[in-house]
Amino acid sequence: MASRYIYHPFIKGTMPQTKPIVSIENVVASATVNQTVNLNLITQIFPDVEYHPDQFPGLVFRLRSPKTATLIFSSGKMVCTGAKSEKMAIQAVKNVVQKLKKGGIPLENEPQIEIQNIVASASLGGKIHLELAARVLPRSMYEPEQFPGLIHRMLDPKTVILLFASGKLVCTGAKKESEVYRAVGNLHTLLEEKNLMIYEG
Amino acid sequence: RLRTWDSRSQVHEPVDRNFRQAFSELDRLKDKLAVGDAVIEKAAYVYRKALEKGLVRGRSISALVAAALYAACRDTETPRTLKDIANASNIKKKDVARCYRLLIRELDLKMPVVDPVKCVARIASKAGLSEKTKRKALEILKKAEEGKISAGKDPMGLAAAALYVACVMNGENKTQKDVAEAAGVTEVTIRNRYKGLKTHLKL
DNA sequence: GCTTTAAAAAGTAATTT
DNA sequence: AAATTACTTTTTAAAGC
Repeated sequence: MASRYIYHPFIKGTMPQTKPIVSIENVVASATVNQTVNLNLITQIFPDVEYHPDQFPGLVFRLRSPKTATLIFSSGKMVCTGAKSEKMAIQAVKNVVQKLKKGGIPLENEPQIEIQNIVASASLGGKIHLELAARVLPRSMYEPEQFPGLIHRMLDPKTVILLFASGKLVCTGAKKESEVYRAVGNLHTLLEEKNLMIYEG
Repeated sequence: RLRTWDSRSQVHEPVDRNFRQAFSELDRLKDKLAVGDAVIEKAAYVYRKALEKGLVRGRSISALVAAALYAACRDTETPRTLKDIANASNIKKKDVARCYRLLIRELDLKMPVVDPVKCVARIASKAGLSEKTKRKALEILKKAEEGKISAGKDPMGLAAAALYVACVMNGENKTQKDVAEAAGVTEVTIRNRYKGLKTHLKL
């Protein structure tokens, strides 16, 4: 759990019954160095990379810090996964490009980086009545035979939230950390409004 | 009964050709799964809506028909599992499930959650359990549902565990494996659900 | 559609001890 | 029967089949 954030919804003096605890778990970023790259040359210089072109066209370049896996394509485009924050994802891509340069890979441009997806986990302070939630929440699906969580598609911010009976959840699809907090706050408010939360302890 | 749809399909549009294939597939599944006409009609209705929405484009007609049939079973509370539909249609359970979720999402369908109570009858008949045991399992299940232990759990696993507990109470010589096989779950799942029933319901 | 990468949630499952 | 490992769901980009 890299970046931990405690949500404070009591802006107008209304104390909520619980404060969601949110953790950013994974950030996916795409990048490009705007030039082609010789993947076979990278394989020679960095023996630990994974490259199986018959299986997947991307080369896997792993960093120990920040602990990430970056897919590098011959087009010069990349995908970085595993970072715990937007900042770490951006730093990871810069570190990869720097290592390639120091290893002798001729790269002239700085990478252009875009955050594509953020996955976060959170805990609302109480249990959830999933069966009832499945009936009253719009754009939600609850199929316990297929998956134990309720799948809710939020329109604003456009995210998908997997909600569990324990009150824990997974939020995915956000492109900014702020959207994660807004999504979790929205759902928490909605669940309380519709009396779908069960506060015991 | 499918003849009315067939005659409608006489007009040679690409859509009708798709319909004919879907309907013949449905007719074939009807016998294999022994479901009633009402279920087939609902499945056909769902499939037509999917076709109108263009959900079949680039997808297997058979997989979508299977998913529509599963949706119809769920909607009519007809006890057929995803595995039943997958076996009858020769389509991977994972693919039927994926198409089913697509139908729910895109057609805004609201399905009732599978009731473990309805699973009891199927498991009991397959395992050859007595009426007394079945009734006891139902009692156990009702207490479990009241105790909110069911959320997120596989209804089949819950029903199987309740039946196993009922067997022990009634002295019926059935092993966890017997009940597990009849329910299509593993013994480990029955054991895990049993733990929950034991602690939360003080059985 | 699929392939690969990361990550969490909770359940089910297949192996191993 | 406990432990481990592994798979189910969701998201997202990349290039190619």
